[in-house]
Amino acid sequence: MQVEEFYELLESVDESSSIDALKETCERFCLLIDIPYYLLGVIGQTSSYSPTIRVISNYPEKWLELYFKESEQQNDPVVKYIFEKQSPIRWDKLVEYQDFSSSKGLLVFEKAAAYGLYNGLSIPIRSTSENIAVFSVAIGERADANKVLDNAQMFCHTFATHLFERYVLLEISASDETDRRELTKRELECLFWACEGKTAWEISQIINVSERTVLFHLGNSNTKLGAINRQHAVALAIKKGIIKPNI
Amino acid sequence: MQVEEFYELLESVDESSSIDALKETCERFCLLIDIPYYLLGVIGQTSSYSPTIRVISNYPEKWLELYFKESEQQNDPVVKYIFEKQSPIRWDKLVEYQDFSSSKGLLVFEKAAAYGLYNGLSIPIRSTSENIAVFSVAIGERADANKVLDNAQMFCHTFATHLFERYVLLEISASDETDRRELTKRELECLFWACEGKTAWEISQIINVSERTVLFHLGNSNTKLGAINRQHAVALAIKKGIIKPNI
DNA sequence: TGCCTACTTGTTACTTTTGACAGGTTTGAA
DNA sequence: TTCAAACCTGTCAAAAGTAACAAGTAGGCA
Repeated sequence: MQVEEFYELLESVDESSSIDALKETCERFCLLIDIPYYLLGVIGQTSSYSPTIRVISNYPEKWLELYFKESEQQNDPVVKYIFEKQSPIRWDKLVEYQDFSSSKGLLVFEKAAAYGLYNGLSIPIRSTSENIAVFSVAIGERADANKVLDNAQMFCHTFATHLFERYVLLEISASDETDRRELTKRELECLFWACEGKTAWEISQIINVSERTVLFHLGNSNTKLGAINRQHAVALAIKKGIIKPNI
Repeated sequence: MQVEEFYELLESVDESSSIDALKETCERFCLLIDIPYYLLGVIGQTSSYSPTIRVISNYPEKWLELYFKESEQQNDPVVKYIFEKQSPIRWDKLVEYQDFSSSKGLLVFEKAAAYGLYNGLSIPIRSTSENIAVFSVAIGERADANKVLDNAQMFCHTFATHLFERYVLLEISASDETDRRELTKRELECLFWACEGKTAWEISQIINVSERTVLFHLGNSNTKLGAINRQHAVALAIKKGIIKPNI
């Protein structure tokens, strides 16, 4: 692929104004790298207990159906990988990386291969939002499969982050933001210290107000974040990237 | 650059057994992409209040000294960017991306340019560990600077994640892990639900033990994580990526 | 000037967490 | 089988957080 073509494509991603437009750009990308299948999976972990999974992809419908019906994500080595690492990985290398002694991981790959997803690349994507994501491309059985994947890897990596950022942006603008109020400066300040384990009284000493005021701000933070108590608010704030290190 | 050369380099990163070896590999990488300067900055945010910053780089010593002495990181547009985005960015484009109306951001770039860092690329790196990082490469003033940077971008992106992963690994093995005990299954379970905002009593109902037992496990979690209370433990657990969504 | 938002502070009653006391059971590896 | 780690449970007192009551101040904007 020409570098110029690629940057054009990135621009096209950055300017897509709908999910459908994004999908089309992904298809174009697939053509350029000579790999038929792509998938972007976005996991929203605002609640870790019931995370949301959104997918845009041109994987064979039947495979996706089967995959989620059988909860293959619980055995999928790719899923395990993206929660631990951040570098792109070729699927066949996951066999080395992980311990498959008693695992159903290999089986997932075998099943996928039966649907034409013989080998692939997966790229973990982490963000300051509550989302974690994976971008994968997959290819059928062919002699130069690994070579094609290797050639595509760096492009996929950068394409993936752009795609993800745009996707999240489109998702946000599509949702009704009626209930989404920003935290105020003081609320952020109190929450910051709460994340450091400070008690309300300690925070009051740090920011020089009464303890009651701190409780007031933290109470408002809870409401705005939809948290049921302080520890929940702390968890949500960090997951959403609201709390930033004080560099 | 040839793809083969690049993969060799990646392997070399993955196998480096010391920070010095890593630095050498970075130098080789710089030669290959024809860009003189690189920097990996790793921010440990176990404590958001006093994050640690570690740097490996061949930036001009004087610039680094000045940078930290003057706390330029507080104005640096790159730093702002990496806390919000995940795609690689060319420095000159940050001017468009951010609002510089009243900002000291441009000034940082001007100062850097005076030390030979005329333009560059920066890549945000996020991990499941408590670290967030940035990998930058920089180039002096030359006609084809932007072209060189654009050509290098995808390579830098993938190189950056490998470099980061290896760096963190080396750092961990270098530190004394005397006090680092793993959380047990039950401790993780209790902490998971604590992150969802559940009280000890609620957790006891969920996992079918007495409230006292939950308190016991959470107490042990606090100790192991070095947390001073529950909300601190929750914050640390999420920052360190100990809590994973239940997909 | 009037309005809105953010910020500030107080009390009281109730719930939850923490720390310090102490000890029994289960499970897996040497 | 023995040992260690993990797991489980109890009580009491002090500290901290939550909920619900109420209300004044400061600053920006129309």
